[in-house]
Amino acid sequence: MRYEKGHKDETRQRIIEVAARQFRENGFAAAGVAGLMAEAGLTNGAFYAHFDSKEDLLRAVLADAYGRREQTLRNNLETGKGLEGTLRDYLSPRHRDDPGHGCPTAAMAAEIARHPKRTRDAFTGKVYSLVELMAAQIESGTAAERRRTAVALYGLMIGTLQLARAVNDRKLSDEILESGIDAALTLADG
Amino acid sequence: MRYEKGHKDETRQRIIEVAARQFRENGFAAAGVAGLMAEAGLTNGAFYAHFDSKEDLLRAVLADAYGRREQTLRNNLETGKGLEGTLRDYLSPRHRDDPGHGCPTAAMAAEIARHPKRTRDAFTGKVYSLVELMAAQIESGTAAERRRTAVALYGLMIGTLQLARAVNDRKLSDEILESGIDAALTLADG
DNA sequence: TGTACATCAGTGAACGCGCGTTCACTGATGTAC
DNA sequence: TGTACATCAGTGAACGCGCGTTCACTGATGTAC
Repeated sequence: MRYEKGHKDETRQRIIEVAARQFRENGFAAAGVAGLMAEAGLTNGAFYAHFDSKEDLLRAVLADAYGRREQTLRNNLETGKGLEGTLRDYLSPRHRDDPGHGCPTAAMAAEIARHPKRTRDAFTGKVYSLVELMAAQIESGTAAERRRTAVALYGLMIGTLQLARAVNDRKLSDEILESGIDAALTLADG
Repeated sequence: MRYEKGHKDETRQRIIEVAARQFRENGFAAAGVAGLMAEAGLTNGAFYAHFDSKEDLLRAVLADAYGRREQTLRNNLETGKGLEGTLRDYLSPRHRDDPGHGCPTAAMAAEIARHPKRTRDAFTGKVYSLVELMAAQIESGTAAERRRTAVALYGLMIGTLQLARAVNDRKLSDEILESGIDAALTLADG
């Protein structure tokens, strides 16, 4: 073989990582296949040796990104880092200012709602998992109450982060993040 | 004149309304100028007699849509309809299922964050107004507390609506809306 | 009153451009005999 | 051991297409003289 074993898998993973960043930073529609491949050090034609279509790549990106996110949440559960730490990380200026490495839901939720069934199915499954993992980190209330709170927290987190990013005023943006953390802690403790 | 007085203003307004619906339904990037003009009953060339650019149209759409939203909130204040009614309308299946006539922030926040300064400036001003109007509808707490709650409610509302729209499972989607209302009422009453 | 010209909302073809996708080809390596 | 062929990740030009924007033109009306 011209290429060592595992080479193709590495290339595929590199394309996924480049795409994950560009999709979150500029949106799915604005990221072109040729641009992704160039950043991955390849030419556009090679793309279709790895993915059936750009939509197929999106599903791979979502699976990869949410898989990582689930792993982080699981680690937080085991190490007892706690929900408050997760919330503060999520609604931090650092996360706001680096969408390329941040939450895919905050970056792409409105866009995903307009995508084909198959992509939305995959997304829906990930929401189920994340809600369960967040519910498991909530300390008070029945299982049903914890689940409801987790769902609301998810909505609060992504909406607040988007608002903080869309607004063009540093002071207002910081205020949005802080108000979000306050509200999230109120919900989580109640 | 070939056209009666006010004709051009009416045409402009018609383009804005068509665009408002298409932008919210399909996103700004996916709505093409030719398609907008066709739906408004005109050909593409006429567009530039009304707007400098597609970006200019977006600003007009945002100004128009948020102006209406502010008016609705002002009416709710005067008639004493109350915050709970506003929240329940916002997080209703009807609003979820009709993005074309719904909240522009939920439909476009992530996209707006990537737009030029001038557009984001206009958006930021509208967020200021809406937060003040919502804060005025909250009954308990100091002015500062009411403002913080209003900001968090805004984030909760748009994030929850987006999640409910992106998810491809009716039962989960309904649960998301209901959890959002519960959480919003908890925050508003606290 | 009649004629020449100005106004202006809208038409529709054309501009250059970048998109997602296809495909004939390259060239280094592995395998068969 | 040497030669012919198979494999396959990647190349890069080309496909048709729709985009935002420009522009010469149309034609109905208003105005000047």
